[in-house]
Amino acid sequence: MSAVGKLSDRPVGGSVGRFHHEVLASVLEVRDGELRVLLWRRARPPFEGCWALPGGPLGAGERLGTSVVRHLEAKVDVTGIAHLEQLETRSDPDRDPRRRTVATAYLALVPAGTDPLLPPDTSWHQVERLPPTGFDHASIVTSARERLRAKLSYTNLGFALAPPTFTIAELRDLYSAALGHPVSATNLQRTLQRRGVIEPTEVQSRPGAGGGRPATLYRFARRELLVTNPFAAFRPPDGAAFRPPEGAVFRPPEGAVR
Amino acid sequence: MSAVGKLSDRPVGGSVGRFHHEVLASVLEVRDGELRVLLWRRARPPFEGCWALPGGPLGAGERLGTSVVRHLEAKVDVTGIAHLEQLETRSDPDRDPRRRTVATAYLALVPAGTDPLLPPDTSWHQVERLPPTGFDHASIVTSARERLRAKLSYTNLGFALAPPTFTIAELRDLYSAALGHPVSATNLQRTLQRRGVIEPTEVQSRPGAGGGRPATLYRFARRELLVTNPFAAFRPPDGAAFRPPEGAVFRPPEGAVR
DNA sequence: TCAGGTTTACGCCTTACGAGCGAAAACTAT
DNA sequence: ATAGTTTTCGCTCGTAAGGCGTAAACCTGA
Repeated sequence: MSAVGKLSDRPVGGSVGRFHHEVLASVLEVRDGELRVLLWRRARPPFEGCWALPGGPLGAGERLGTSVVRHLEAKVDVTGIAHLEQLETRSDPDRDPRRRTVATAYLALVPAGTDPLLPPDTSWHQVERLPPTGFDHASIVTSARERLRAKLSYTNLGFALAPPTFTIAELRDLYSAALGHPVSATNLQRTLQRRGVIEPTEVQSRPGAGGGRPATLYRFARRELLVTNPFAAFRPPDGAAFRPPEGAVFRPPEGAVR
Repeated sequence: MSAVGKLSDRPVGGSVGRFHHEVLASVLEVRDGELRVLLWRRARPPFEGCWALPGGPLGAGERLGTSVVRHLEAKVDVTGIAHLEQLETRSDPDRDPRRRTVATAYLALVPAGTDPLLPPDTSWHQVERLPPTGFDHASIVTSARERLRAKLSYTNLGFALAPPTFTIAELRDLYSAALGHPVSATNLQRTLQRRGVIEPTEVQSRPGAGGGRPATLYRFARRELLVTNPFAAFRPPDGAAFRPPEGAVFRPPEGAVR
């Protein structure tokens, strides 16, 4: 057993430090049948010419969530962000060669079909085939992608990737792109509909050129994160749905979302 | 706090700040049939007499995960921690009345039955009935509890709450305490065993006073976090198991765990 | 030694879900 | 009309989840 010492508010090892703190965002969207992330090209060293995640320093009296939204405003129309959640905080002392910087990464999701105006140095890139990136941003994108994929399977998070209404075929393409493997439209529809995640509307889609039966338009029943747990062994007896962890989900501070 | 270094990435809004950064840990353990959290009693203002989470300032050249382990060493035998994962980072400017402090919270799990020596000002408290707490620590404990409950249902995280071997009845009591509601031993056993999360050993438990059929002792097949996803609609065609998000899971830096 | 109490293990049955397939429906274009 | 396309949905099957009751295995005390 290790030594159990006395405690105090004073630091035990290392000086009382103060740290540069920045926020970063992995903005993900399904475009052209691929899951893509918003990156900007660095014009100056370090990592000149490499691509990086949008973000910037935390403001003096600012909260992290507010800071992400503020920094994203320079890159993208933030009202298009349907979901924003804190991912993780990176603290490797060498992650920024200039100076020690702690970074808190966020996952932001934009519905497919949104095509915001971008600054000239900014563009979308496949998450599976990233260009050369700086810092630890590539691994942050990987984190974001994995978080998205995991949550797609046990939450209703698809609402943040989908437009307000959509056909089942469109939804299949969305999930297929986000998950990175083919999915069955039949199973997807039944699973999501049975869980009450999606519901049909009264409207039908118009067939595209070449015809075909017009598809029913669906929508997500709720546009906020809900965990759909089907296992009675872990479910409360009253059958109440699980709620996502409190602080994990970002609540837009100034009504920016939707 | 004079600015150091070159001014490559100029801040858009607010000054280039540096922030006090601390780590906090919600150490959870099932004791006496209740999910409990390790708290220490503050002897000085602010929140004098209130209870607080263990933790402390981030060291100058230190990573967050390493820092948590270091600070916990003052409170508890860290080799008893079976799972440690980053929860979230809190940044409310008013969360510490003394000065602006950013805090990164961790979730730490200790197997039931572990009874480490504690400093005199430190003790375990029911997460459902917290004593008066300082700062935003109560809501951090809530976050930790919700994260644990959610992950118990779709991962094998129970390994971090359970002793090396256990009977099904003991496991039921563990899950029941952690989830906060009764669970069925029959369903729990079948579900976990079919998923390959737990497996029987050759050994039998000895019946307690009063008799009863001796129970088979079980163990967790893997003692690292795995996501068990049963939904084929979201599963890759090859049936590969999901991996947890990369950065979300803490890897012990100095072989402290296990 | 036996009866009664206690706890675990497990088989049986029902229901729900996952999965695949193919036919029918509903449209377009020729 | 006819051919081609796309969506929808019903049918069927296998497996997982869920609930219940009983047998098995142990204890204690008479």
